[in-house]
Amino acid sequence: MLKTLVKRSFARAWRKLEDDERINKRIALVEVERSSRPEFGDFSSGIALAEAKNTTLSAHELATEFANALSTDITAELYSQVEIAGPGFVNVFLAPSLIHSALREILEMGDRFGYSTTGQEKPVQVEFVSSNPTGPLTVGHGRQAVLGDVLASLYTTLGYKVSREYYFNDEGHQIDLLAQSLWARYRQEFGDTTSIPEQGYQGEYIVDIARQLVEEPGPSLADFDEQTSNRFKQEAISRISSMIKNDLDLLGVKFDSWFSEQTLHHSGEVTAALEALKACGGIYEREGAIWLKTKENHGVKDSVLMRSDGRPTYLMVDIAYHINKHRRGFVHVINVQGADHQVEQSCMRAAMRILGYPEDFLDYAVHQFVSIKEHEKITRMSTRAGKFILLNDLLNELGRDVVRYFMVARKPTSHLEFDIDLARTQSLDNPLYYIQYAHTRIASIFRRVGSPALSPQVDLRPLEKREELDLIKQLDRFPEMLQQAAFEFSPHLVTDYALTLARAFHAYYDSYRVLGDQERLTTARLALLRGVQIVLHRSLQLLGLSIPEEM
RNA sequence: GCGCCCGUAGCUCAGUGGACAGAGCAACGGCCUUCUAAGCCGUUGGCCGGAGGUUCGAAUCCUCCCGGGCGUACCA
Repeated sequence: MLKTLVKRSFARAWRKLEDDERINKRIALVEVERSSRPEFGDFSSGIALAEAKNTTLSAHELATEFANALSTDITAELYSQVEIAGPGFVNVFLAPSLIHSALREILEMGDRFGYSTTGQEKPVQVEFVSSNPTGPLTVGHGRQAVLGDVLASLYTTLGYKVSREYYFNDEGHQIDLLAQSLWARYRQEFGDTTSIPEQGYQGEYIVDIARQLVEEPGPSLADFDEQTSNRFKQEAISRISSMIKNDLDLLGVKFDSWFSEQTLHHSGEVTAALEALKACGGIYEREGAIWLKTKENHGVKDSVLMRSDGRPTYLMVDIAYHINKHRRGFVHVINVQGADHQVEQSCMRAAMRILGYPEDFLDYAVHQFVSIKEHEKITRMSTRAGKFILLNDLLNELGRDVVRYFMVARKPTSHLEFDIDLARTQSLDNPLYYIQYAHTRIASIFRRVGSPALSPQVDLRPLEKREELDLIKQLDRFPEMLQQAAFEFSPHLVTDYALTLARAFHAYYDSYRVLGDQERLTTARLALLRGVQIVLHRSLQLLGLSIPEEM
């Protein structure tokens, strides 16, 4: 990668300066940035500005010394030019031969370009969606599903062994309410006036399921006794979870494992978790309940683990779940969650600290909510009140690619306003097509010339236009961008990047002909296009979008 | 009240310490006998919510204020 080479060169040059008596002999970390504008070269450093105060030199004088030290790398064919600009920036312009070597590297790597061994095959888990099986997925879950899926792909690319997991809350109060709600709808089908519990589920889908139950088991179940309750629980869970799985399938999200909350209760892991916390001195009793010492472990506030009636809270079970994750050998667990879980997140971190797990074991990729704008009205969603827009409806109307793109193109910490009308009328203007179109244009050229094999040893010297060198520099940035997108939980950087690359390609395509009479030039340009194709392909693949050969 | 997130062009959003603030959409004007015009080129449009502070340098960091969202359950 070019940046690595430049960094090394800058560090070498700075070390030479350290012998200068006017400069304190301190090791400075030489910051190297990609320049913001073409006039400022390819890379620049503001180190002279930052370090001048530690010397007897002015920023400009220090920059001059630094630039002189760098200039030996001009003869080494790293740079074509080294400049001092503004108050004391040092800017370097890369030599074309160096830029060509970056493309050569990409051609050598082929489809493996962007993959790295950073992760050393360490097992990482991404847990996401984990929606209660109490209703179909909404567009909000859709955002989380796409976010988690792309994050998982990014970590895979960086060399981690990634597992996607869905935690199924198939036990507890909400499930009881669900069963009661379904029961009420079922009785209503027979003309009874049974009403839905106050906090119960109002959605249409409950009515649909109730109608199915009219056929089988039929009207026989007239009392809501324990047996009937269990029957309705299982019916509701199994039917709703298959709805969920179907929606995720449509969205192109596949999980490696589905973890049932019930298993934690049945295996005794909840009790064991409580014992473990107790052994570490992390709990206390008050008002008949057992509490977690969250606050003295950097958390927000203490929370109840065991209610005074002896039943565990959701948090207690979730801690047991995380102990289970740890036991399964994951070194890093990333939970994708909505912004409404902040207290839980703080409690869970406290619990991990109490148990003595490494600080970096648990991480949360937090995302803000999705609101839906339709006919100038903004709707917020509530599953219980039956007020929501279904992911399924959105997928049927707009298709997987458009939905995925909308969901991932935004920074997770920003609220996502999903404008339905805009999505309908402008789905054809979606930037997604702009990216895919770039890929098809390249594919079309390769079809025309019969997809020749392009050796990395191909002569790249004919690539001397500014646009060509710029394209290569864009490609070279890909691996850096992937690292940032993964570690900062920011998959939107991938869409941003792909868009910028597509733009540079389209502009180039319109200005220059690839296929021509001069064989050397044509071959070199084909090599460049191969590079762009590889990176666009990888980007679309990471985002889970289709990769069309023609449109 | 307290905690977290957000406030950037008409709209939806990037940019979180660097040099004159970016994109898509919308608006306006050009470009198809040539590798796919789902494209390209150009124009219009912003005292980066406000006020202080730190810094050689602030949309970016700190403090306060204003506006919006989400929390603040012995719910999940």
